[in-house]
Amino acid sequence: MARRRQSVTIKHVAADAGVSLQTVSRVINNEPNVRPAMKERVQASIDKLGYVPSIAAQRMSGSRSYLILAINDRDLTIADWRAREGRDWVDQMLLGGMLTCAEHGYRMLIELVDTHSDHVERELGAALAALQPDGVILTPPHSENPLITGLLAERGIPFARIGSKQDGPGIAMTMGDTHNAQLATDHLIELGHERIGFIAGPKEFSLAGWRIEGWEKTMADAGLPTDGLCERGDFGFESGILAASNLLDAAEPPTAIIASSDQMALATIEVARKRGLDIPRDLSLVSFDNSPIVRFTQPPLTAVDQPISATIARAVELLIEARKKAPPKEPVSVHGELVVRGSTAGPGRRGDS
Amino acid sequence: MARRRQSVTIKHVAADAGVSLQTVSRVINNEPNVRPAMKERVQASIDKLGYVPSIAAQRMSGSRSYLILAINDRDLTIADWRAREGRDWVDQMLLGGMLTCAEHGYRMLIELVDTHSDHVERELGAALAALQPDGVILTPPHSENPLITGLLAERGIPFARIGSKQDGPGIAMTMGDTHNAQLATDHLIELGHERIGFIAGPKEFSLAGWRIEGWEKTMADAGLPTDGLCERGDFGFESGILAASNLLDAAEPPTAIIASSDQMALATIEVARKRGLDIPRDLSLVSFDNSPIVRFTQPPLTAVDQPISATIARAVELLIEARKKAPPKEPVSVHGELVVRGSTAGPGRRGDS
DNA sequence: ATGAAAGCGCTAACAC
DNA sequence: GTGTTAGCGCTTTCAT
Repeated sequence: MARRRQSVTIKHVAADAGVSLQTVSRVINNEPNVRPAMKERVQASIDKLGYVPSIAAQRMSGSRSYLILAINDRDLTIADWRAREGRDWVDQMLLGGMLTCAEHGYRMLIELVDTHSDHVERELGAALAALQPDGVILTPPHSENPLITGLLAERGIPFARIGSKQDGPGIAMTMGDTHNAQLATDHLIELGHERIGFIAGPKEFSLAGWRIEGWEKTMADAGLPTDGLCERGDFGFESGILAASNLLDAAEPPTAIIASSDQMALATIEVARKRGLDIPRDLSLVSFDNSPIVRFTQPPLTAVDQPISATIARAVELLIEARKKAPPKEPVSVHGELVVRGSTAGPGRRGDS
Repeated sequence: MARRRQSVTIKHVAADAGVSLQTVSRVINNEPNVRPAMKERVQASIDKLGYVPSIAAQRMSGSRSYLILAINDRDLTIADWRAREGRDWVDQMLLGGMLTCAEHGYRMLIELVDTHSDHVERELGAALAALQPDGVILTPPHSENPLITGLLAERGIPFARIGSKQDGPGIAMTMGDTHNAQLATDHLIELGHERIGFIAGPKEFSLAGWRIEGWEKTMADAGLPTDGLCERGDFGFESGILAASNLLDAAEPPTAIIASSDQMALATIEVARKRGLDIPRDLSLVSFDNSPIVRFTQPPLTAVDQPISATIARAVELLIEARKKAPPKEPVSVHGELVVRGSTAGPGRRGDS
């Protein structure tokens, strides 16, 4: 294998334009102190030769690596991929992240890290040392892992914490969970529901709590009860079966349920079906995530669309900006939307779809 | 922002172990000519200091970049991500690619390239110059684009062509399309079907033709007819409607249909439903891809599982090996499997599920 | 506003 | 077997 060198380097451009390396470098990096005429001449050579800087060399000389690293939980991610149940969290991350990176000449790279292991620091440290990314995006459940955030802070690498409002280093970002839960609750209230149950996520996820808050607040504002109408699940199907059963077994069961994940919504459909409850006639249902499967259920689910793509896109922008200006200290929130489909209707109504 | 340098470099290790840089380098790269005792001592220092080589520096000094670049079609990929219809092609690529890369200390990076544009070469050339990957994975429809394969060959970068059997530079790889189509056809023949229709993909995709071959051969071997039983689609839903309609409008319509994509299978379900044909009683249906949605249809579809993950994993291995030994000249094939679900049964039978 | 020199962390080539 | 030297392509000082 021929030793592969850069085919056209900054030297070639400098020679072609008849200037020093430094001037070419200045043009590439859009730095000041280059006369327009000069800049144009250099740019012409760059275009002519098809020159593209080597990010390895740029990184070596102490500047940027043009790499943004997104850290996902290894086990959860691999489980999703293997299960092939249509969870497109990673795809949405790529959609927002890759395209935004590309706009700025960056690339996004995904790294799987095992949160539970005791060598998180070694794993992450190795990735940081090897790649030297200019920014890191942490997704739950990594976002609030102090071993991880501490390491990043210590190394001075800008990072975003998706799904975290905590104080501390890094940019806290949320997908508007409280707001999104309000949207769902409002929708049901407007349809005439008064007893609205909520299937929450596990305590380990901060965002699970924020969603409860949104629901509770909206219910309280409307003068509606929430007592005994909230059950916890773990986002998975089985836990949804239990939670939905508990809610529907109550003396005064809800006429509508908001589930904090698509899997728990699927479970609720199953529980309703077993009890002969028609959705949406006897029970309205709203789910969170809006992953692909919700359109293939009977009926298709009204769902909160978590703005994964938009949030990651924003994270990338903030991380790239972090080189120049201080990142926001307050949590950054990107709101989701409610997508209305056939699983919600007024109490006792058939639904329109 | 503090200028970020490598925290612990090869120098620190060399100093700690009391040896030269070169010896450390030899240990890192598992090269010969290092006495076991020496190697152990150096390794101890590496572990102690938590040293991890910088891939930028490794790349700079003319060795590997430890990067594998997977090239996907920009428009198709973004369309899939935005549509959120559960196509998990990219996820399966990541599953096979990232994990295999990780095993060898490599990373996989996805790059979206626009095939149709006239600046493919510039786009790809820029990515190659910037990242200098050690290997490239081409997916359809890039795999047989001579502009792309030519550029890669010219630069001497090892690459794999997924979904291509053509001669020429690079490693040709298939996902066993012919074999997979035979599996599907055999399954239907065993159930007792004699008129088996085939909805093929577009001519631009070589693999569409291979699938037809598999079906035709199996039918011929069984002494069954294929005349008038093959329609072309473009893998999309609308084309599937047309193709399925044509097949079912025939004087002697098939009792079973094999669709070359999940979307075309979905379309076939729709056409059957409109004509009051029950699946699988009146019509058996097999689809290709086995993407997540096929489990959510009524009934769930018997489908050919295209071994995306395994194929990409194999590609990564071959590319990494390419540094040392010559890659295979013959096409490499990874076979898929048939996943039997509720959409296939004997002619006139209800099916067991 | 431009150029020259030094060095980033690592490995190939050669010396010993 | 091990150490030394040079240099990869680029950006950072620092001069001019």
